[in-house]
Amino acid sequence: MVAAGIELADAGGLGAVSMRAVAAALGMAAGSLYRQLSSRDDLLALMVDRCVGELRPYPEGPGDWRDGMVLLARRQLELYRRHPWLVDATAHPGTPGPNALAWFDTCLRVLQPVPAPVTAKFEAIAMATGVVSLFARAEAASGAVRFDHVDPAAYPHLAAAFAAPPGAAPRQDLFERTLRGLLTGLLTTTAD
Amino acid sequence: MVAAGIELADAGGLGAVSMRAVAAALGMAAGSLYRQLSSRDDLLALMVDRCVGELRPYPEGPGDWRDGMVLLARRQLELYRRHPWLVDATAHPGTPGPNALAWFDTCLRVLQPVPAPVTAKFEAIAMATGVVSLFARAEAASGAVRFDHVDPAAYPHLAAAFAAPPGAAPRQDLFERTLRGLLTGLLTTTAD
DNA sequence: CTAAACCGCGAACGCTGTTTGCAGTTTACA
DNA sequence: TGTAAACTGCAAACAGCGTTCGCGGTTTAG
Repeated sequence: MVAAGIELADAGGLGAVSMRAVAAALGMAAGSLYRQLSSRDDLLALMVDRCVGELRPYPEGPGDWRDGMVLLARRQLELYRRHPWLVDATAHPGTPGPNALAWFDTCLRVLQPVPAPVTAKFEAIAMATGVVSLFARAEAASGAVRFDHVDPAAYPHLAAAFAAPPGAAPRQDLFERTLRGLLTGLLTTTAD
Repeated sequence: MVAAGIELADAGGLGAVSMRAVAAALGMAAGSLYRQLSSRDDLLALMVDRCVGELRPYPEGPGDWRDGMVLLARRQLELYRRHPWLVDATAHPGTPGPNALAWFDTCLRVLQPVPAPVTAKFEAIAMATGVVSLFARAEAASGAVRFDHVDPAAYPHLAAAFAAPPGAAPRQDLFERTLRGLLTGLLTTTAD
């Protein structure tokens, strides 16, 4: 049931997950879904938590807590790549499901050796997942923004930027460097 | 017309901006809006760009490009606070409007003294606005996530975190520190 | 064997964005 | 000034959405 919803979402995005579509995929009527679900948001929450379950088994590397968090974030980013609709579904968070709680618990375990108050760790975890969703969004919307016929008089710097040579390719480790900088900034009293 | 839409969105979120509601606010019929608009997304784009126009006049401070970008980002965050629905409306970007182009142009002007390829500057600007929307989302969803009755056996670290004293208050300059770290990381060859 | 619980169905309700003929009014041109 | 074209807003309709409800049929428990 949630599997059918995930399949539809993977194929056509969140908008394709209508009650009637899910019911049709299962050979049922639309209203019949409400025997086991209370609402559509309920279904979406179940779909999200099942996908979050795909994060298991949680990776465990040899490095310190920074390496551990980067590893976890990498796995999360791969999940977002596999299910792009997750970025939209988790935009308005609700009560986390069991798999989300387990993920959170694992993050806290990785951060256990860090001598920081729990509120700071919560902040850091939230920011890290935010950065992950940020990169997932950026990847999904790559090339979606179109600049056509920019008026050089009205927007001189923009026009000059387009006239200039494209320059070097973007850095490859942008994700990891952003994340490391954010974590060290949030969880250490003296930077670096 | 877009003013009526913005008023509705400020009051009840993006969902309150239905064609019939906008038309009713103007004393017109729903279909009449399509004389001047091609679709609802069109209206939303116009609303977004009008709000982006509220960013004018663009602030100008005495510091270097880092201070300038932080100032611009602060202004953007204030805008998001004033119109929380902007975060959702700009989630799926389309072709930017004139005010968005002007904003972009201003960012490039601030970054002019930075010796980095234009692609890196584009990346940096995109990431900076992403961080702004991240913080806006975090502020809007503050307290929305509810942890109720966490099972200590299944999630030991989570339960321990809740049992521990809350600790110190969160850092106040989190936004600025995150942004500065991100920008210096993205636009300088040697970190720090 | 009976009674209660559950299941899925189909129709309906109110809402959404969007389209479409149809009048009424304004504008431009001869 | 007369006429034709262009524009404006209206009301109704369409397809789709999430959700509710009453009704038979099936399964389970006592």
